[in-house]
Amino acid sequence: MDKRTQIVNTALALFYNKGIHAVGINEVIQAAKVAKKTLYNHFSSKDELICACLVVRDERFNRWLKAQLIYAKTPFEVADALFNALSLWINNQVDELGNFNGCFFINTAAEFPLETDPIARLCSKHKQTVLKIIYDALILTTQLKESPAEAEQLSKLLMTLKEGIICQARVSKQPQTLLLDKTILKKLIA
Amino acid sequence: MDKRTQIVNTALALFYNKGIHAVGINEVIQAAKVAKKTLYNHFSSKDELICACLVVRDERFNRWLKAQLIYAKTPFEVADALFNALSLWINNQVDELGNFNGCFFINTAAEFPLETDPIARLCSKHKQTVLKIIYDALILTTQLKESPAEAEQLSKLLMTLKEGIICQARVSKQPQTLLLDKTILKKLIA
DNA sequence: CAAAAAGTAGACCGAACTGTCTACCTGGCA
DNA sequence: TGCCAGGTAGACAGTTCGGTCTACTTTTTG
Repeated sequence: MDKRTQIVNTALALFYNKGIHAVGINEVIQAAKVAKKTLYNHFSSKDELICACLVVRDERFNRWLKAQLIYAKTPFEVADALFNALSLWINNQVDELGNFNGCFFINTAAEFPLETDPIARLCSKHKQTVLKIIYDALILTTQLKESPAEAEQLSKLLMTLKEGIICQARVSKQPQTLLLDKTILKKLIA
Repeated sequence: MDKRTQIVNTALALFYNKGIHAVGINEVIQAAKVAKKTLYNHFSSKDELICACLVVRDERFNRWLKAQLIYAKTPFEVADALFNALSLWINNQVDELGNFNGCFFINTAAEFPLETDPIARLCSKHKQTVLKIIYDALILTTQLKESPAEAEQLSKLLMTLKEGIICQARVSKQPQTLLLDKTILKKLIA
């Protein structure tokens, strides 16, 4: 495997599970079985490595999420697919996303509060992208094809629910069943 | 003012705005205008100071939230009051909560991922307390007085929406108008 | 094959961190 | 008046951090 991706994958797993400030460069190179110089050959600083991790996570998460929503034919199915996907993720049944530890971008943003920081910017950008993915899934349904305003409103709502579910699952770690009752979903959408 | 509360207030403001790992003890004592020995007279370690901050923030936030919900007579009014309160907070119109920077407990939990850590425990406990505050407000309404199951379901939903709103407001910092349309609220509750 | 590029191991530097300690000061109270 | 708990200022120790550098080895490539 390419050394660079080897480093990024290792660092991403460590950062995601332990938090970024809690993981030093030395721990990364030890876990990645790589010399320190190799790391600094590929990344000029820890911050740059963090950004690379964010980019990789962003791509991976988006690909996964799109795949979960692609077969939904109605707004209700979009919502249903979304929350089923979240449930799988939270209960550690999605290999490609690793052991659930909340949203990597929310966690990271909490560690880098300065808005102008490139790291914080990537976190913010990720959220916009996810919102667009949900919006796109909704706008592809026959019901909302001609209702961008409605699709926008609903995508925002789903996004808010998603964030809330993830945050709660993160803080109270017990592997929980789906937080959202389907009767509620039906009220919202049907 | 009592030196201890002076230290905690200063530390809380710094931790909340900049993140905990990003703020050193030296910065705290300088901002609090206090000698290092004084700090370590009152707190045996930084972790203990962090816990004290979490406790104070917990009390302060709960008191504020309860006051916001106390006049609501119907479930809809509870929800409405909750989201109005959040809107005020996010737009920095609530002095006692400081400059909005998301949920201090979510942020802090992100910096201390180990579940067994007393710090993480306090974060988790805070979320349970807030959920109970919302539940209590709902159960006091005439509509839900005799429906604990319904009150529980609705409180969870409101909690999820609240967390989602806060997280989104945190990550994309632009001071935003209320994310939740009242028509949606009515669908959910009426 | 030979040169260049990339990787390894780890010593090392300066900075920053938490936490301790000394030496001195101050203000309230017996 | 004299005592003393609690405050101040800051040097200091010990650790850890990010990042650089040297010396050597491996891999790739013209």
